Amino acid sequence: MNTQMSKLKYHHGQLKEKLLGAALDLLEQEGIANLSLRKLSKIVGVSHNAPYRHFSDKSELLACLVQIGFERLSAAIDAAGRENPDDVAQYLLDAGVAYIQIASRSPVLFQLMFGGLTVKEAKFTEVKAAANRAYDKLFKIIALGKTEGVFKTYDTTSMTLAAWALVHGVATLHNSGYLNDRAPSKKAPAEMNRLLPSMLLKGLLK
Amino acid sequence: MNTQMSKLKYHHGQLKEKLLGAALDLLEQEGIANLSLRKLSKIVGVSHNAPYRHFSDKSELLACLVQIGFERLSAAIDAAGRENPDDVAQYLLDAGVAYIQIASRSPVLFQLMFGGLTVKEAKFTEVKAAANRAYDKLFKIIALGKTEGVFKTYDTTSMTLAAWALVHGVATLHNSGYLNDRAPSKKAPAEMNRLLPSMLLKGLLK
DNA sequence: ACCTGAACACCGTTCAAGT
DNA sequence: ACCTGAACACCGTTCAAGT
Repeated sequence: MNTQMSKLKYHHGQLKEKLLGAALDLLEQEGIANLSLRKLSKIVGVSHNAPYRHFSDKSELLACLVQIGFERLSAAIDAAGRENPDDVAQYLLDAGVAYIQIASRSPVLFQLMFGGLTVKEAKFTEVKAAANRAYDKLFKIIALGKTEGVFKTYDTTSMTLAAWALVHGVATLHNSGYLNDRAPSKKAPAEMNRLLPSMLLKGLLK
Repeated sequence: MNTQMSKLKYHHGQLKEKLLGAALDLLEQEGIANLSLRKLSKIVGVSHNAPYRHFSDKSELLACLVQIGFERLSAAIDAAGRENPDDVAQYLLDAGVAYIQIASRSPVLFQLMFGGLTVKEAKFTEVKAAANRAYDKLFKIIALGKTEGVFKTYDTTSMTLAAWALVHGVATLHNSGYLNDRAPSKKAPAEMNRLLPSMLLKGLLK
């Protein structure tokens, strides 16, 4: 009659993006165990089989989510760099707090990112590259602090891994509820997010 | 005829323990996504429905596994205490290394322990108590180091959480492969397990 | 008490068939 | 090219029925 779309739309062209968006939502709402391709298909309004046109596998869709997660992480660390551009120690702390915040904003995605997802070969290199880009941002902050003479002269990789491990641990304990249970009542969890990394920082500073 | 067991054994009485043991094995072999009650039942040799006599739910079986994991963690920290009984700083490092080793011995179980498993109310308090017992062991080491005048006088809970977070992070990065990829080639991963915690330790020592 | 088979609603995945 | 329904082997869970 008028401009209404045909009832049978065989090509809507945005299926992949729509599926990933719906997956990011459903993941946080229902947990990783209850994320199914069939539910996603229903939400997006296609048959339960349509996703296989864009993902070889459920695990490939999950790998795409993980990649998105690492890209968000990189962006968050970049944003943190603008807060205290002249103080490299504060810069490292800001990046750590940003890491923890990203993790608690999407806890299930964060879990998926480090959950031993056995990604297939093709996607694996892509996902690992995204993870490496986030790692490199931390690495560069440490390297900067060393050339400025603010940080100790330990092996940069080891220092970066220690910093990563600490904020990762804080994020995980935060998300699994063990930190909130334990945090001294007067200190808000947000305060712990900066205090705990600062304890490691003391060991890294000259 | 002779002493052979009856073909229909309705009461074999060890079903719960057998299921948990088989679950611990299957979990590491096939990953968390492929652990099913039906497979466990087949392995143990009962009908797919028998587990419901001992577990209200699949999630209750998983909660039992998590509890076992925390008990192993406590035992490992205890064992670490016997290595350097007179040096509290080494004691803390030994406990940290033990934590990382336990995690890498049963990576999937470790993941399950911190994987946001939504445990039902009844089991929840039991699981949390087991987690608290492991936490308390770390707490006591920190407290000891403070009374001995070896550690700084920060809030003990915060120091304990920082130590927990760091070793937890190292364990997770280890298990997800990000640490092994990054570790300086000359340093064995086992060396990183002690080096990284020692960097935090520097920030905690007086 | 403990175990069983049948049944239900849900999965992931494949495939021949439609436009 | 893109989408569909039917079909398969697997799940968790429930329930009436067996000893």
